[in-house]
Amino acid sequence: MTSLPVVNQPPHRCGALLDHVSRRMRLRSESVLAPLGLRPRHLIALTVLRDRGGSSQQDLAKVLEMDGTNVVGLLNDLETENLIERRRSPVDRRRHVVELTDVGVKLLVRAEFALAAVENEVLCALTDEQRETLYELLHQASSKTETEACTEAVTRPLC
Amino acid sequence: MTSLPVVNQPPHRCGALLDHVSRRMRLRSESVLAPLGLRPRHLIALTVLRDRGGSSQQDLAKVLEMDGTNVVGLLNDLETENLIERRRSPVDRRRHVVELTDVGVKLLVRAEFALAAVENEVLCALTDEQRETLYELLHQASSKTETEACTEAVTRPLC
DNA sequence: TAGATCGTTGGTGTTAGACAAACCATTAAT
DNA sequence: ATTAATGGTTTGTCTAACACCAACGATCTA
Repeated sequence: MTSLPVVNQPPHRCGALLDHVSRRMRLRSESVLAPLGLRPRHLIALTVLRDRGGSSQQDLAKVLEMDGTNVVGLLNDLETENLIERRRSPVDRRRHVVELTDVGVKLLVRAEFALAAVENEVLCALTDEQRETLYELLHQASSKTETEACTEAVTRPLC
Repeated sequence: MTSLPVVNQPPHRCGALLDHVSRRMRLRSESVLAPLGLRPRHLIALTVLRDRGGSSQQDLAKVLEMDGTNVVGLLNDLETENLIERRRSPVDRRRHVVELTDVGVKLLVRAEFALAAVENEVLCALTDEQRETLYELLHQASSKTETEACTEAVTRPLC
């Protein structure tokens, strides 16, 4: 009983903190993103799309954990601004393959630069190195879903 | 000018990823938290309160970046469940010093244990060590606010 | 041909949260 | 002592982000 292993320590749950920091970031992001005609959730969608190339809308709904019908609306927003493109998948013409356009890529980069100040403010307690670590952890965490990892169902041929 | 510093690399903005991961976590947390009578934002408030001891409600509003009137409602929820306590500050009887009760602390711990499964699912791509790093980064980031750091205005004597 | 699937539209309902107005108790300024 | 400012509370309105349902057309599969 003298020195229990780390396992029995009070658990360090990130959930609440994640929520908290993310909320602060999102609130401030809104004003920065508005001039670009974007809202936070648009940015998430664009980021995810860049990270995982062309996806069907259904895949996208899974990754974003959003209802399919709402994904349609989100993509409509982005499409009317020419930020994304929906093409019919040649292998299954019911599906739409969603991809960033050049305009979308460029706007995403611009948005990210614009967000530098915000991030600077919200993450001011972290060093540059720590921020990079944070980025990598989040990227890694978001790139693999539980279901995806275990059922490997999402990745079907699109083209 | 040969080797430009890290600054000029394409910026790695965490914002969108933070939002994304946090959203996935929150969605799943809801069902786990519901049996305990908590909602995600309650958990944030409890966590913040534990981290920074007794705060006035105004300070809390600043930290949570929420409107004061909404903080009242949030605290009302928590108070009716005996999770927090509002005491008048002896130095300024207008203020309420908000603190976790023993019940609150215990419920928070229970909630965190209950969230282990959720975190396991959402952060399945991360090792235990990485999760701990993530926790520490988030904790550090959330513990200091820009305004707080620069104006040092928040910390006034409460008791 | 029948049934399932992908995307789309339109609609409803819920929730978080912003914001404003008015109020009381208290403190600070004159 | 009067006045003004502040912390908290209540009530109420408004918006955005969703989830969810029903129905449809196009397409694929059995």
